[in-house]
Amino acid sequence: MNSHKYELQVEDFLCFGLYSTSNAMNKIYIPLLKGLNLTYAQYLVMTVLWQGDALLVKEIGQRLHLESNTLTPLLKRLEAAGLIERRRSEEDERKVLIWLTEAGRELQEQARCVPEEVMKATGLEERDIMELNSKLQTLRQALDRSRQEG
Amino acid sequence: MNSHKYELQVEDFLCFGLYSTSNAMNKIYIPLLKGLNLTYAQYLVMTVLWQGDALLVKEIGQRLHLESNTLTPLLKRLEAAGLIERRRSEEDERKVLIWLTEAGRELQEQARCVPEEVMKATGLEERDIMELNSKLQTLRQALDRSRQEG
DNA sequence: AGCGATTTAATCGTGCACGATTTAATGTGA
DNA sequence: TCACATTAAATCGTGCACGATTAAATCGCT
Repeated sequence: MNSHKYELQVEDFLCFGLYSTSNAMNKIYIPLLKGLNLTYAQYLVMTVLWQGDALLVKEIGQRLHLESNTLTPLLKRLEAAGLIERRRSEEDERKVLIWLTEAGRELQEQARCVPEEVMKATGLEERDIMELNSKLQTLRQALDRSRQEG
Repeated sequence: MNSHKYELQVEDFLCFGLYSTSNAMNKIYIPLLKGLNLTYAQYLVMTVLWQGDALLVKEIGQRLHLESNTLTPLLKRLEAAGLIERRRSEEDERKVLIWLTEAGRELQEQARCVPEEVMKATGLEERDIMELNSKLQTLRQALDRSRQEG
């Protein structure tokens, strides 16, 4: 056993607040998305595509801050589920375009109630959510910048 | 392509702010912990143990909001690395007590500079970090409560 | 034209997180 | 006492995230 003195407690780490709250949020989504047969990451990808499809893997990655090592297998699962199509660009064979299928488009209706359920679970009002989200985005940008420099 | 109208953008989701910022934070830790041969989750477990060891798997889980399905394999890796010992309690054979080894204790010194490096990367001052962390803890509690009820 | 640099996606291996289940030890009530 | 519930940890299968690397197409420059 240590004498605690001035040791930092894990609960005081901002990283831990982020980590544990992000995990908790994920757990909120799991039952909400179960009926749609989507994981949380898949739901984020679908949300991006519902805003506008015919996107490159790289473009989805830029929106979600993910790369092909994460996205390629995830997109293959969405394709296997019949929600998207992956098609090589004909002008540039390096590029893979992601299109929604009709089923993928229809899923948007079923998913419409999800954000409200999540908002209820947070116990926060919209303006508090926006404020917190804004702080998180700023923090993420700082972390990305620091990583780019260092 | 959709006409966007009033569609929610993924960037407006609080869950996405949490998710992407938590991922970004993890990426800050990876190079900092590389020299210690620790992953981020392992570092959290070690931090808990540095505050006081001889903990049950369940007790570590309560601190980190994780369960044995995540912790057991992680603890086995820490044991294989020589940083901890796992010992069955003699009074109650269901329980497994986690002890730091001498190497595990010594690692704390090498890890001492990590929090400051992370703080620099956030670009935030201590009081802003504490304020944000406090909001996140409150949110996590709300999410946990909602999950317990629902 | 041709060759090295760049870009895009895919692949590989590791280690979480999670829900669900199992195993084994202990507790509890008729 | 002895069945049944509860508890603690482990196990199992799935799907991310990540760094690192590879493969193939295209670009750019001479």
